[in-house]
Amino acid sequence: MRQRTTTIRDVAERAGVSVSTVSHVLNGNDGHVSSAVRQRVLEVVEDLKYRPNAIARSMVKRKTATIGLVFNEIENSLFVPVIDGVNDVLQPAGYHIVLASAPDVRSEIAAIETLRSQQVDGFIFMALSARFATDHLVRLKEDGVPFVVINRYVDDDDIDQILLDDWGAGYSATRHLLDLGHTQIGTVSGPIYSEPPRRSAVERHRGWQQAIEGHGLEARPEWIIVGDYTYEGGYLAVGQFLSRFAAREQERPRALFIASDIMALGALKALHDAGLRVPQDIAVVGIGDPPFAQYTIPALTTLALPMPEAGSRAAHILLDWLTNGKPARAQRITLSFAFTARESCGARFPARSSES
Amino acid sequence: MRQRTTTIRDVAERAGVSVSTVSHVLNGNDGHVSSAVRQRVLEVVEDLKYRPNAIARSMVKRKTATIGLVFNEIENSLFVPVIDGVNDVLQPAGYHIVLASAPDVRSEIAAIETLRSQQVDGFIFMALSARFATDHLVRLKEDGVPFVVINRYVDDDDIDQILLDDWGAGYSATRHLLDLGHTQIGTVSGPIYSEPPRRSAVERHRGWQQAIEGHGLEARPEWIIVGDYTYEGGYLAVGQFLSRFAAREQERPRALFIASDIMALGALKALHDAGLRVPQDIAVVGIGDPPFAQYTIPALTTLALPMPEAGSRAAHILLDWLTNGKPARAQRITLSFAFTARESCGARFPARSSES
DNA sequence: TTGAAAGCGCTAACAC
DNA sequence: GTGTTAGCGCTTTCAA
Repeated sequence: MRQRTTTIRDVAERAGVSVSTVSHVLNGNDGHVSSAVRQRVLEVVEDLKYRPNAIARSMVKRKTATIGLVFNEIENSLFVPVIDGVNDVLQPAGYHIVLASAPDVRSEIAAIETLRSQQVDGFIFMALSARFATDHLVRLKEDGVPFVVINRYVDDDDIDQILLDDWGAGYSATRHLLDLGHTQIGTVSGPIYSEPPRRSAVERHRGWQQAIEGHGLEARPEWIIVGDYTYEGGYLAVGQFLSRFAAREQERPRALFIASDIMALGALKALHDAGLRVPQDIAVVGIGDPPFAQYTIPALTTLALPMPEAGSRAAHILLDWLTNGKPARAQRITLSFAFTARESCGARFPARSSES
Repeated sequence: MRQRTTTIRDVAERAGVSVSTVSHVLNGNDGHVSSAVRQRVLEVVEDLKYRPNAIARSMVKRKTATIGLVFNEIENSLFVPVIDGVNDVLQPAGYHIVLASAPDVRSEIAAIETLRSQQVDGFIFMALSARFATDHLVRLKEDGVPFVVINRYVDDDDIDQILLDDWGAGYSATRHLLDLGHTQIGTVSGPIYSEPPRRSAVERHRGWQQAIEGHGLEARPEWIIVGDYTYEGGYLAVGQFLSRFAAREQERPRALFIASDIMALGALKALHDAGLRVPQDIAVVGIGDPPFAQYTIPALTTLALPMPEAGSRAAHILLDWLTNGKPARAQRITLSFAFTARESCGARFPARSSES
């Protein structure tokens, strides 16, 4: 990168052939190259440590073999498994990943601009916090740019989308509690009233509500604390529940659906600090299943976010598009969350009453 | 990216000027461009939605304004704060980041090759698990390629290195326990015997040992369990301690220096399952300070890894190199860990004996 | 089977 | 001030 780089011309001269011949052997078009020449060229390439300039190649092929990965919360380590999944399929196919973090729509648009000028072959957009503003993505589609979107819910079914079944996760989590015999099921939701709204939060919350109502119970407003997906939010929510029901402990929720495991960890801590036993005094179920979920006290019953799969599915769709052209119709794939029972919900509630 | 792209030539024609004039206004060399023409050009650029081809520009400028970020454990979310730190300084400077994960030396070499052929302007290598094999990095330096290394300990002081004071972290953690009055301090180390060795593990362990010996005590082998930096490793280590000292509980460590908070969380769980109270029965101090450390039960006393700073320091050095040329001498910066006392070590040990 | 030459889209002398 | 032009390093017809 420093001193004068050796070019295909140098190789050609040294090997006593033309540049086009070198190009042919390097690109495997050696159908029409005698193996003697081929041999010679390869030797020289080795000798000179020749490294083809991919930029120059991209210039003429008008492809860069790189895709842009745009996400809006680099602090959220949830995106790590996504990258991982994307990487697993794109790397073997010879693609590179350029990362761009774009915390808001403005910077997302800017990121798209620069990545396009960088000639990336396609995009994957992934939202941890889904927003509804996506006009620029529709325009991007209209420009014919290949891309797929993870967790973004764009209102255009000509755009490939990997979606997460947040509603189902909230519903299943709550059903589990219901099936265990619980009837007083509170919830610490995500930021359901934020602007722009967080779809995951709204959907998980609806899941809770509908499971309860579908069971013939009432989803009481006093059973709801609105959280913010942070550890602290989870911690504080418990405090709010406690003071809200301080005067009538009997009516306090005996089970909690907490919309994220981050908050659930905070809640577990608060419950412990308050001297409440989980699951005996209060059961807890979360969503997310980060690596630590198995080692909380008690271990969290939860539903795992399908992030690696989201990444690899998106990458597959994009790769297909890039290699075989745009498919006739876009896909809209909804991934569901895998339930794992651990300790935080305990067994049947009220505890063993029916068995004893 | 799809249809025939509009080029600088199109803009020039439409504006009735030459390409070089367009180039000048686009690159801010408008010292010698009349503002009337400038205006006109800008309008046309707008009209045509002209997007300069950065590849073509890179081609002639022989710079790409992108740097390669190579790390070897994409699963380890520790690298997130590093990216964040790097991003914070490189993004504003107009640089892009290309990610490459390289789990072993072979793939690291391959990644370097492709990134070089992609003409990245420089590299940052970051190791979560430091290895000692780095010959290829020395060669890279000899090729004049700008790069800086995080947590890699390359034996060449002409290479810029951001290092972490693992020894100091182990030492400080143990000192804290000692200062609290503990004399039976066990440790769950990282993989100190792995091949290749994990420097962080070895150093943190030495820190433990030297703190103890420096205090006039003996670093007894039976106080050591070798872990592996996993949650499960931490969980299992506690079981091993318990059975090792089953017959003589008095001699069992009353405090534990655990070389990573991941393991510490596992250990806390195991301790809880075994009915041992932390910190009353056994104190725990870890290293890492991930976001959850504040919400473990009990909250972890630990030392924070300086990852964001490592990232931004590395980026600054690289940026300086890229803009002002290689500095006369390389830097070797050692970052220390910030101590945070929380609940897992409790107060003076033996508990309040001297005060009562 | 091999080579010559025309670009890919842009920048930067250099000329006018 | 503005335009002409020679490449940057490579691929790819097309001819030989």
